[in-house]
Amino acid sequence: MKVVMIEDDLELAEILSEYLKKYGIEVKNYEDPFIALSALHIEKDYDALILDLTLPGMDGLEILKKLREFSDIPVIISSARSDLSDKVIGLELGADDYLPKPYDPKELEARLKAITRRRTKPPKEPEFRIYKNRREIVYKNQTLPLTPAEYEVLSYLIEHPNQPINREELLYACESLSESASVKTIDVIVSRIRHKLGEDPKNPRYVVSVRGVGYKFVP
Amino acid sequence: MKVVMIEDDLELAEILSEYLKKYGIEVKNYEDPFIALSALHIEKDYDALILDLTLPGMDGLEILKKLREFSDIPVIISSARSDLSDKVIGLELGADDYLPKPYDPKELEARLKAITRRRTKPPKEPEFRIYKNRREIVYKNQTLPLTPAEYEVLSYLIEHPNQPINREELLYACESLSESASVKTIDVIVSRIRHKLGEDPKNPRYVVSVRGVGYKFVP
DNA sequence: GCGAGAATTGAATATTTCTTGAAAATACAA
DNA sequence: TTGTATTTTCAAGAAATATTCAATTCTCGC
Repeated sequence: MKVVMIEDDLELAEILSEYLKKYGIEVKNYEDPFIALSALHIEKDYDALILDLTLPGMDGLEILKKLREFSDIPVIISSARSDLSDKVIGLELGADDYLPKPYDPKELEARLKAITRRRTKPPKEPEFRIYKNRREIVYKNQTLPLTPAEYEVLSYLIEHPNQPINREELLYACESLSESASVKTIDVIVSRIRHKLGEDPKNPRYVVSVRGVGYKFVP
Repeated sequence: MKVVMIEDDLELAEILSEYLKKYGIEVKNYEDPFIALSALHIEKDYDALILDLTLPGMDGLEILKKLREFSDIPVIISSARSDLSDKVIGLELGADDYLPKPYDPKELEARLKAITRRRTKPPKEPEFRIYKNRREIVYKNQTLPLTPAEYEVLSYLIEHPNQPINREELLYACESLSESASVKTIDVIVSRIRHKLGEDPKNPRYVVSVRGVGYKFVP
């Protein structure tokens, strides 16, 4: 993790940097907030900003306002001023957290992790989601435009992950398919599902064929 | 904005609820954390959880751990315990913020907004509005000239958004339709509703047919 | 009972989806 | 490699479903 700090107390900056470094957090401190802003303009891969409000001769809240014009980076305000109004204004201007000085580096570390957690690791969502009541399957946050038979075949496969299902079983399981239909119907339907998933037919990722048996879904 | 609170001090809960209500934040408090958890299981549209750590006879951190097994909802811990270790553990378990008691409701409000800002999208007001007492549906600020059956069918669909409703269910749900009528009646009524909505029948925007099932309303 | 508006039905049309056979591509074993 | 079995894809016909029209029946207030 890489974070920017704007802190004019160089001694404090040093202490914090040292501490955070131990936990794998790399800190780049800027004494001058405007240099920091221009750095943030260029380097976009910082994970958070730690902003001191009590900067000499200028207001940290102004910095925050300017920053928010171009960046959405998470901000933790760190300040010796603990007026309620500062807190409120800071959070309203788009800060994500407020840490009154003095504080234990341990707490800063915990808050940094809490704040960046949401962005670094998108909530563990399965790639496929079946909404039975809607009769929809969502893949990569997009509803797939499936016909009834396609929906039923894919649902059945997803609900039996990693298990090769033979064509007869699929035929039997799907209402939209007449049991008297030939098993080749399944092949065609699977082909169309793959097409809609954007799969590479030579090397499908999700709906793979098991030679001599049928098809299986690999999550 | 809707938030859940787990707080056993009912007096405090009341004060906070009253305050937040003034700013358009609706609070549902649960004294019992396990009831709260099961409520969160079912209702997914809460925007945040305010969690008291000092619950009688149980540890708030345990609750948080359980919650995180199934939900990604933003959590603000509110606690009279201000040990650093509690803070750190709380944030590590997946809380988004930590607010030591006592605090000003104003600060809670600000933090709530800061936390939910990233996730909430600008709420767009619904295009359709049902006035049950007048038996009217307003669409784009215009009252639709609907017959009783049309009104009932469209209402039913709107009240079950995104869910395909089959024709029998619609027939059964609508008073103005005799249950013994043929399901084709529904098709005709839907056709007329679409016409009155100015829909393109080949590609309807709101009342779409789900082949093999029935019709659904997409907001 | 009359009449206007509304629901119902059947039929014609349009559309989508399933099914199938055949051809092309691929995998596998000898 | 060659030959065979299996899978994939294509294209076209068949079947199912949806839409609309027009005609008929029903309902309710007058």
